[in-house]
Amino acid sequence: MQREIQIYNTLSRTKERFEPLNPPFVGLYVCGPTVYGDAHLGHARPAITFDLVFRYLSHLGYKVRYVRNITDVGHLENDADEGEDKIARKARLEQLEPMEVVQYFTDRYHLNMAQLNVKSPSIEPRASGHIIEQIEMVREILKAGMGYEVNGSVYFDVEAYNRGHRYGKLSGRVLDDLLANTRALEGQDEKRNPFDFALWKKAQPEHIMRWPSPWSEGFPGWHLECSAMSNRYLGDLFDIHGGGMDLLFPHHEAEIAQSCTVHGKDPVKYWMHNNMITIEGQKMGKSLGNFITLNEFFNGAHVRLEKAFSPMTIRFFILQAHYRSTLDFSNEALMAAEKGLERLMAGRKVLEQLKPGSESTFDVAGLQAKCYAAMDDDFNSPIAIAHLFDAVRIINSIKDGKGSLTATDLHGLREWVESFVVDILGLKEEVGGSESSLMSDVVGLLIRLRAEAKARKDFQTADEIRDELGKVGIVLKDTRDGVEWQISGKDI
RNA sequence: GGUCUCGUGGCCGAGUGGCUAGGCAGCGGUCUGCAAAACCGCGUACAGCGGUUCGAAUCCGCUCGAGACCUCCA
Repeated sequence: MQREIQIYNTLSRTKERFEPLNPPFVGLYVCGPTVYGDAHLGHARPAITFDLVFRYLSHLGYKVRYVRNITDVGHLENDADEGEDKIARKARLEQLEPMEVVQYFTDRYHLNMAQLNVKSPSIEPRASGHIIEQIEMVREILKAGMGYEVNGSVYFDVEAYNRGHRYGKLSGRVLDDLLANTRALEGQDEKRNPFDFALWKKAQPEHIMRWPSPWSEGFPGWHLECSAMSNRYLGDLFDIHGGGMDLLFPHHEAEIAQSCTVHGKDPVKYWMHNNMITIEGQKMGKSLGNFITLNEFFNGAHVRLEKAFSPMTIRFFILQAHYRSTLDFSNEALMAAEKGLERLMAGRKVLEQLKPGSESTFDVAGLQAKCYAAMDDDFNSPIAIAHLFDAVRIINSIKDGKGSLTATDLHGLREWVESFVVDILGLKEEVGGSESSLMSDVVGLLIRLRAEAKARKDFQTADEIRDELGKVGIVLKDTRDGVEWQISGKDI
């Protein structure tokens, strides 16, 4: 916890030294998914990015309260049926109660996150469970003169707010520019200005998700839930707020305006934004229809996929790029990640078996220090991974007898590699499990048969055993120390 | 149109004034009955043009190209 961490703060557009408000406690809020469809690769990015932040800060000894919401109050579609939101629409199409849709996709989201080895947040609040808090905020905003009611709906008065604050400070926007450039959309005649946003919307007759309020039967504006829930669980001012770059404006800008109005101060010290995942250079997104769901990656059932990719491959692929860079999807890139991950995990296993030597021919401590330094520098996982690959090379060299480590260094190396691979990067073995001992016995038998064949120079049989095993995904390797085997396919 | 970001070797992807990124693929070698794995070695990459500098992929300007946000979006 004595380390100096640098975090890139969107608010200042620079890296800043991380100083928690109340060490050792850290408050972390991240915008979660709207549960009206299966999570796609884009959803995996913030989940894994902030899982890494959560894990690293925890590893260093911080007591992190990580809040990631579930948006289960659908916001309005901009074009489709007036007064209908995404969740309600899905519910109508499938003849379900909206909360059935929410439950179904929430469960599937949780399953995907578990597959990706993303830790559960400390608190996972739902927007629908915090309607009272949101109504209370609307009341406060009206009282402060920053909102106005029209026909049962309440809007935030951006112009009024901007007189005492700077609306646009996070996204770098200037209100006059917004005024000149915002497109005029249909059905927004209730607003005084096009950039005003809804705090409370009166429900149309056909709108099934609705709650009573002082203004109308309706539902809260989308931006309000994060303000209400982050405040409830993390207070008026907390350390880190995360989310995708596409939420920067207007969502996070609106959050600041709402919280500032009600609590009199900026709600967040460090704003972190992960970049987008692209496909052929274009953002992967629902509205563009070019997304691939996580389930499709895991089973290979999508025309753009040449094969299935395991959850750990996806996780590793994302961690191999810095979170503030765009990351371009391609089969080739995924396959490279798969092979790289295999190499890293294999190295970790070899490490378990290494024997200490009388002297150290590698600088383990130095490498470890560089690895930590990489993470301290705005969570630079790709650099940390590069150093881990250096460690893998050292490990394999020692196994080949081309160097050695003292017992102390070997112990240090094991501790470091385990912490990084397992605790911080959150990578885990994907094969094996309960059948593994049975599998060992069977493969062991075949290995013995093959050894006998080789002993009588029957290489045809020996090769046949190895090739046939290879076909079902079991790879045999004749090493100096005997035969090793592993399951190569991730498609099983 | 406004605001902003990016353009790195066959692919992905770090870095950022002088010092090896890394992974995958490829080539050569060691080892091996063969193969695989592993290890060793190899590629004179920083969109283009100009400028600043002793020195730039890294700073500045221009040009070209790509993308994000401005509307729901991770």
